Amino acid sequence: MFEFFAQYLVEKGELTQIELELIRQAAVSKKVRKNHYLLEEGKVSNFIGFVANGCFRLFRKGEDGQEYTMKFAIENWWISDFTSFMSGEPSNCYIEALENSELIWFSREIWDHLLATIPNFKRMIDSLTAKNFEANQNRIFSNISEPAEVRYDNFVNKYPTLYNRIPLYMIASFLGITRETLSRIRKQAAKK
Amino acid sequence: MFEFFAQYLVEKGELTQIELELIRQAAVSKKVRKNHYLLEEGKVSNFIGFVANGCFRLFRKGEDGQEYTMKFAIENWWISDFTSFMSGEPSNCYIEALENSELIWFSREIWDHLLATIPNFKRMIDSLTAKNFEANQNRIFSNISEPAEVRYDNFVNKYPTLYNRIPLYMIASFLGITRETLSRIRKQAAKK
DNA sequence: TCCCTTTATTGATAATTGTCACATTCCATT
DNA sequence: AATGGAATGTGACAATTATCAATAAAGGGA
Repeated sequence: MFEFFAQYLVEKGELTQIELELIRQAAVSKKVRKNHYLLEEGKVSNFIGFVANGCFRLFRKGEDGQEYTMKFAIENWWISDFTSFMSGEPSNCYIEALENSELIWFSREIWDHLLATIPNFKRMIDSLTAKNFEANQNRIFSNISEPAEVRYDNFVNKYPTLYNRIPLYMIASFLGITRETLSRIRKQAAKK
Repeated sequence: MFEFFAQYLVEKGELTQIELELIRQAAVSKKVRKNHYLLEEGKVSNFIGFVANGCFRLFRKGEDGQEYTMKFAIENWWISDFTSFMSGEPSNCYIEALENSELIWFSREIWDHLLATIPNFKRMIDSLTAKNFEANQNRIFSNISEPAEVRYDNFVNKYPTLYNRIPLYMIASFLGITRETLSRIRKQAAKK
């Protein structure tokens, strides 16, 4: 299980064997069963998880009671409510396992310690944080500038391994449209 | 001019006089005239600016050639294309002065040096970065979960000093609607 | 396999938003 | 104060999307 993560660390972060060993000792394996929650609204997101296996979604509940998907995470992605993690304030998000999943799990204390003691790890995470920021910017731009059909096309192209693994109504809420509209967009697209 | 910035640093970052002096020496004052650009698409955002005076907008051009406002910045706000700043890649954004404005301007080299040598400054910036991340999350959530009228109301409540200082069509593009729709939303709201 | 729950599709209709054309208002400059 | 350009408002209509209701399809236990 950890080996999968170790491979990621070597590829992405160019970590040495010694550094890997430090992380291995700090890491906790965690299984989350389908439909169970890793985080619920009101609780502080005191962890960061690396998805070794399975699939998660992070969502918020709107004024209308509906669930709005903020992000998905599959293998090789990191999952947490980073806002709550950074602020230490209670989260307004839920993190739900969409499949039986396995995580490499780090508490806040351990995470901070790893960042402070392993420069290569910190470099890797800083780089990911920058990418994450960029992705958020792009998503905002997409939301304000592109019609729903284009947003869906881009989603499919960007996450080819996601769109046939996740219920469509979650993708719809991620894109900011209703499931019915997504259904019709797909029907249109199929004609072409 | 710098005094305005110094006050901000003391309030937000609790910087000492010695630290202030280091920053003062590193800072460059810069004036940007109304309608002039601080950054244009294709160029690297090699700076971070603190708005001492005036107003800026950061926007991207859509496929349709339209300008979509990604953010505004007035006094006490920071302005840069952080995506390009962090990656070193050419920006896809423009930063335009909406008024005659004054900046405290830091080159990337100086910025990195300040962060590395002044822990209080780094702490302050890290905190702002976290807030910025949170704001982006909230904006995404707003875009996918709230109707235009609510988004506009929230905008007005959140940025009371902004909405009567900036052309409405820029606010419309920030919210992801056309100016005509915003005009009608405002008309509706006025009735209540 | 069958049944039940969840998910997806579809139709009809309403609400929202966009587009285009034009009128009006607001400002900055002379 | 006059003028021209930018910004905003408005009306008519089209396109998009939401809502509601019902059906169909898919998937997961017992």
